[in-house]
Amino acid sequence: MLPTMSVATFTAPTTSNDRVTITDVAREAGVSVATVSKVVNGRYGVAPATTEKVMAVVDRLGYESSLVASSLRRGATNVLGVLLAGFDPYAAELLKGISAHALGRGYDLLAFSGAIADDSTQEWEKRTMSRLGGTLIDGAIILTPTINLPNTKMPVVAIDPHTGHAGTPSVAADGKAGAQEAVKYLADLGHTRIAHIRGRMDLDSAHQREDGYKAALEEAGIPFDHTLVADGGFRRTWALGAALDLLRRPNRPTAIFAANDVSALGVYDAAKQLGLRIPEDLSVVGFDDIPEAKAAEPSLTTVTQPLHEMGGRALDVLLDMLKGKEVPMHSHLATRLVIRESTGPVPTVE
Amino acid sequence: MLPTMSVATFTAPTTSNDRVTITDVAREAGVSVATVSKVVNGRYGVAPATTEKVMAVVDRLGYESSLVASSLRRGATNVLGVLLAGFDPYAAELLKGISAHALGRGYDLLAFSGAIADDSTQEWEKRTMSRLGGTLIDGAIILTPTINLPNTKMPVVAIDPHTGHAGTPSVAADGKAGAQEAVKYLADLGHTRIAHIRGRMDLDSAHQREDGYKAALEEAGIPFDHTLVADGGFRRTWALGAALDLLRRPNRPTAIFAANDVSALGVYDAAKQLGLRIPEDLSVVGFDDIPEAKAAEPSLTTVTQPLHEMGGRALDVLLDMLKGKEVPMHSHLATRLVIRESTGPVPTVE
DNA sequence: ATGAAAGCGCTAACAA
DNA sequence: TTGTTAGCGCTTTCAT
Repeated sequence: MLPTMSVATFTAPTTSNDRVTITDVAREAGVSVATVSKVVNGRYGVAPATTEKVMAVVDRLGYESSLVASSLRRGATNVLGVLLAGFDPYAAELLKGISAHALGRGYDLLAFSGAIADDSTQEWEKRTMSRLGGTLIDGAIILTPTINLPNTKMPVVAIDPHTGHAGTPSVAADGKAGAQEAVKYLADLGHTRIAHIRGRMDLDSAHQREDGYKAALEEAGIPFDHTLVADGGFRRTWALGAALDLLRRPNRPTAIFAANDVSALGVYDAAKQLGLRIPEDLSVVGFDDIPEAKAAEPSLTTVTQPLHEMGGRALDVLLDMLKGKEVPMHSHLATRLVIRESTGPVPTVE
Repeated sequence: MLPTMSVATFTAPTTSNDRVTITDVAREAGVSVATVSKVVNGRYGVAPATTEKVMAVVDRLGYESSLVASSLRRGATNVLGVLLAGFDPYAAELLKGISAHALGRGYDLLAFSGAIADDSTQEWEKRTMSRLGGTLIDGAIILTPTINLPNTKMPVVAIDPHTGHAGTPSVAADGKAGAQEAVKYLADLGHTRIAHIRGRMDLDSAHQREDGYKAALEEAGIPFDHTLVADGGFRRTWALGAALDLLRRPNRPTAIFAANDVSALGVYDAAKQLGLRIPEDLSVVGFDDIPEAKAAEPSLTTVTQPLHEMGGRALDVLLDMLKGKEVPMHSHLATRLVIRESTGPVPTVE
């Protein structure tokens, strides 16, 4: 798929910045900067004639106040920040929910994603928060923080919080109930060797899902076998490796519950490499229900998180905090098992 | 799906901002602000002992320089902006491509979405650009601009540009070829009454797709019927209305080519309302291949745009502009028809 | 009704 | 090697 390009090229002008500043407007209109500021911000105490004159210049020059400068001077910006590690499907869904909810509430939305080399991931949101907070944004929603947030004065709410998220209000899906339902379903299908590929153990959600897995095993009377639990870190490649190990064992599991959909797709990769068919030879269940889950071949049985609602609720909580209201410390939204094609009865022993 | 909440609540502290500034660090370390600045930015000419002393205070206080303040003082920020109307599926895909490509290039990414009431949409990116440009961001990628961009000194590249995108380098999919292939496919299936639901006619892409539609009709020897073309504005609800009109006509079309997938889903809605089966009674083709297209019931035949590559290429172009290199004025990436379940032979006349 | 001046947090000349 | 000073663009007292 080679790109076609038109022949004309473009070179960025190297002349100095031509940004129109408030000073330009003031000079042009023959008034002081203070007056321009008043006009632009609709303050009282400006003669109608002056207002008109200034506005004319503003329009002609296309002046817009610099967010940066006014932000530095004022406290507030009317901008809310969303901090995320990257625009992965999961984050994108959440963002849609947040965005849809923010519409018409008078706030602009700013999604900030760190330029993250894999090793420097640690604590990037702390740095970013400090750099943006108090100046650029009035409040923030943080997706799956890698660290406990510092106690800032700026309102913050976390989605899918870190373990031991001390003082930060958070919004999450009910991971334990969801996982338990999923694994119970596998047990009901007759599976007894059910493996679990865990998520990022620094996150609450990973623990919750593992807890649900264990609870379901116990409920079904299946003894817990720690060798059937492997680490996937919520990543496709890591999950692939973990699944390969699991599936190459002599007495391999007949079902795998992955801690999220991305990991489940890693299991798909492993099955493909080993020539195992899903669901005939191996049942797979994920968690999250990102769009890719439905689109996968075969479509993935998974646990739906109400990502849109979660985003919306996080925004509501943040808005309430901004108003100085009391907000619930932790909100848990219910999950639901979605049965698709990646799960089936236990394969007959060859 | 009612949320469960823990009982504890949280009230945001109302005390004044506790942001640690460079002045705090200077005072604490017993040096001048300038020295702290030099240390933090790794400038030469600071005694090792001083550096150490300052860094200790920085760590203890958790100081991070304010993006806003330093941005105001310096020209550059090492931050690239992506301006979008909202985090719709299409934008999310593009964002993933941009983000994946930006990783490790030394720039942070900032996605800015206006708080857009439907009526004030017009020209929002112009306002946003002015507010952010020159100060907060070093360059920008704009998705489907609603307006011709002002000629700023800041490097900008447009994805899916506005019609008559005069001076701004742009990246787009080859909409005409894609549309032509799609409609030719419908014609080959035997359809002769093929309707088209157009996109936002202020965008180049909408024109290209309509051109492709017409070209395919001509190629197939089907006379163009302007009553079979309706406006959908790239929106699901508008497309729904347009499709209802089209499908209620006495001699209704047997196939509809929608200008994008979202519009195609609007056609699905219409078909459902009217009790028409897809593809038995009506064939539908979309454009874009967002994840929802594959997940739809029935899955949607559509034209794939290489959204990830487009995002990546836009970033490359922007980076080159930042370096002062010459860049191609317009890049077109090839599209491909993906045949799924929403298309079939012409229904036999009842 | 208008403008002069101070200052938000930071960096870059320039002096010391 | 360090500190002093000026100023980025803007808003906000406080005089006039």
